[in-house]
Parts: sequence; C-alpha cells; structure tokens
Amino acid sequence: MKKVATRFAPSPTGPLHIGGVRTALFNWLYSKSKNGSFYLRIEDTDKERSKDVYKEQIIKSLKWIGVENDGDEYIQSKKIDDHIKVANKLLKNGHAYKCYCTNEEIEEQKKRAKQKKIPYIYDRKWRDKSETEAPKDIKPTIRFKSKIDGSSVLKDLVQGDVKIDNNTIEDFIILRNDGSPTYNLSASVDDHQMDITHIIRGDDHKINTFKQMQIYLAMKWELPTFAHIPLIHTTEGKKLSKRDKASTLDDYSTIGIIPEALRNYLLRLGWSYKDKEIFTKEESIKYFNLEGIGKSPSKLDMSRILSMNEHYIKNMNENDLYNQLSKYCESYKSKIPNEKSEKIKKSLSFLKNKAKSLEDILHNSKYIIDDVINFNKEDSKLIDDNAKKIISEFSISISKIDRLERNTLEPIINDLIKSHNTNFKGIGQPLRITLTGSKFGPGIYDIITSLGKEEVQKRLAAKIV
RNA sequence: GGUCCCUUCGUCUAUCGGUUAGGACACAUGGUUUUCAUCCAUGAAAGAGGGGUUCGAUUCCCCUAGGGACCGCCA
Repeated sequence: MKKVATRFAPSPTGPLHIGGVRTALFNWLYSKSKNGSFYLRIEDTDKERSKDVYKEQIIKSLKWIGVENDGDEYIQSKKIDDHIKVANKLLKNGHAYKCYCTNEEIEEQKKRAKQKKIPYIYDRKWRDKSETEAPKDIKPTIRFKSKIDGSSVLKDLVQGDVKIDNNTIEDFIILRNDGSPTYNLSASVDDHQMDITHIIRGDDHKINTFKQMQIYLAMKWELPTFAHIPLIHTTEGKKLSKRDKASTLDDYSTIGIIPEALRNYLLRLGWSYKDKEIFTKEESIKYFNLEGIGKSPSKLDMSRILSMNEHYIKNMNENDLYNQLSKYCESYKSKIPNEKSEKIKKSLSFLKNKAKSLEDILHNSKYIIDDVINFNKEDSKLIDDNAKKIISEFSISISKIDRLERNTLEPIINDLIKSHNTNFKGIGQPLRITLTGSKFGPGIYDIITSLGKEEVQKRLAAKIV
C-alpha cells in the first residue's frame, strides 16, 4: 500500500472561506488518521487574480485552526514547465490536438447554443483536421481529445459510483493560446507528481474529475481515490462564497470564536460519529473516516458555533484561555494593559462561565480594564440617596478589614441587608452599578475580590460624593 | 436547457428492513441563583408526496415535487 497523501489546493484569489477550511480539515484529518501526509498547494496560476496577501492569509488561517501541512507549500506556478511538458506529450501521443478556433468563433457558438436552449459543447472542429489546414496567423490552443463513446464511472468514496456519458465531456483546453496550462491539466500533473493518493474536495469539482481522470488514463498514471464532499450552504441554501457574510475564517475570529471550537463545529458539519459531539484534536484524528460524511449539503448555524465556543471556553484551563484572550484583544481590539493582566487572569475563573465568546469575556471584564467607569444612564439613576447611604456604610465596613474575600464580605453584606430591611438585591445592585457601571455582570463577590480593596474604595468614594 | 447530486425535528445529525424514530444546538416551561448568565429538570418538534418489493419500510427500487452543483482560454 502506498502511503496516504492528501492535499488542499486553494487559489489565492481571496480570503479562505469556511467551506475551504472544512475541506482542508477533512483532508488533514484523513491523512493523519492513516498516518499519511497532508500538503498545501497554492494554485496561483491565475496571474491576474492571485495575490500574495491572500496566500499568506490562507497559510495563517490554516495554522490558526490547527491544520498544518507537511513540508513547504507547493507553489503551482513554479511547476508550469512540467505541466507544459505533459501537454506536449499528450499532443505527441495523439491524446490532444491543436485547435485554431478564435475566441470570437467560440463565443458565437455559445451564444447560439443559448438561444436554441441546447447545451453548449465545443464542436470538436479541429479534432481530426490535419496541420496543413491550419491558419498561419492564429495561435492555437491545445485541447484534450476527450472520449466520445461509452461512459465513465467515478468511484467516489462519498458519492458512490457516479456514471456519466463520455460525450457530455467536451474536448477541454489544456494549454491556452499563450502557451500556459489550464486548471485541469495543472491539477492532474501536480497531484500525480505529489503522489497524492486521496483527493478530497468539494463536489463542485465532480465534473472536473472526469476530465482529470482522462488525463491520468492517457498518461498511464495510477488513479488517485476521489471523495467529493457536499458543499456548505448559506442559510438561504446557496453555495457559500467569499462574498457571503460570515463566510471567511476572519469573520469568526473577529467575534472571538476560538479555533478549537470552530474546528469541532466544522468537523461535525456534514460528518458524524455516532452521537458524539465533542472531539478533541486527537479524537478527531482517531475517529475521522470518509464513511461518516453525509451526502447532503449542510447549512451554517451560528447559534451552534457559539454554543460550541461556549463549551470550549468553559472547559479550557485559565492559562490557555488567557493566552487566547490576550491574542484576541491584541489582534482585534486593544491590548490588555500589562498592569491589568494578572487581575484578568485571576478573574477568568468566573468570567468564562458567563461567556459565549472571547468578545463576551472582554465585555464582562471591561470594569477591570477601564479605570474610568462608563455609567449606563438608566442604571445610574438607580443610585438614589438610600443607595448612596448603603454604599457609604459598606465602604466604612470594608475599610476595617484587611483583605476582601468572600468570607469577610459576607457578614458585612448580611448586616446591611438586616439594617436596611432589604434583600440581597437591595445591597448587591447599587454596589454592582457603582463598581462596574452596569446592573448586569459577574457576581458581586467576584467583582469586589477581583478589583481589590484599594480600587473598590476608590470607586465607592467617587460615587458617594 | 443539459449532466450530476441531494431530501429524517427550525439547524447539525443517529438509524446500515422490525425503535415509543435517538442525541446535540436553538426554542418553551419550571427549579436553583444576588442581576445577567450558568446549572438542573421537563416539554414541544421530523422520515417531501405517490407507487412498488417485503410478513414488515425512514431504511431497497421507480416516478413526481422541491433544493443544489457544474456547464470559462477561473481555479
């Protein structure tokens, strides 16, 4: 048995979208589950649209979610000479031919086909013509001499056997009239040269596969195994594209989705293993298989992403969580001030229980980070004279104790409840508003202990005046 | 229009001919709770339709309907 090798082959014409990330994840998981290799191939042969920034962004995105390629990135444009060599070989073998049709001629045919509502397919005009008839002033394209009779079967590991009549596959161009190779040629040659054994990709490539298989056959190369996975759809049920909202990886990292959660979500989108929902990275490698991939497209569900994120945040140790949070703040918000980092880190134990995202954590820890509190106007109104009295009494009481801890604070609060003939809310709410600026937030004991005595007294004093 | 693919709760899915059709998210209700949450409990919620095959179909086959992908000298 050959060593399993998979690849992810994006073109750097835009930021990676979530469907691409899932394809990469599946390829990576499959190879790792088989102890094989996973390669990243940048298909940058479209010189017009390929951008280096996108290439870097793709690499960064994959790294972010934990999909790491073996070896260096394979840059397709560096292999163009190899692609051309194969085209020439196919030409020599009689598996390809020169086509002298002009662009205008082809366009005209397409237009006519559309008018007649019949499917356009290149009419194979130059398939059997001799070189002597060739016009001198036209640079030809090279077309692959595709099978006309019979049918072909794609043995797909996800889709099953897909049968198609050979005459529906046209004589596709493999070399443009400027001599550059096209996608189907380049991809086939690269996959062969990289010894790719399993090609896992979106099912929008299914028709291409029939073209690529013919190139393999003509070159007498060993065919790889194919697995075409259903595409991810938007909530409207259409193919996800880069232009859709919330479709790129960055859209998720911006709102504080952590990579482990997105990885787990994407894994379970269109794939399942019994009733299991949560998979560590190791488990996902252990259990991943192609049989578990469903055949129907699935829709993105934000509430599920969020709930997965919540789960990972709650179950992450506080050091790791702090690192994630701090990276997140630095990239998308503003850096957590050094002098606040310890306080935040300590508060994570309760902050993480109230958060669905890193953004939520940051929001709930605003009262620690900001020295000047932004009071919510409505909430501020709740601080009436009576409330001020409570705050003032509380302030005096805590000045008598050294350390603010739950067990030293509890008696003070209880006394206040009694003396003011109220309930916990009657004491807790004014304190929370005074200390954080809002009536929502962490538990009052958590707020007080996380701020520390000095800061608490400062904030209480500011409100009493 | 042609070719191909798909169809179980709102969503992601389990079921590989025999189940009260299971789980998760979301939702609803109740409880715990100092707010918001968390947490716990409970509930509502599905086999697109029609034919076959079979003792028995969600499961196998066919048709219909609906949805999707592809149909570039883009990848």
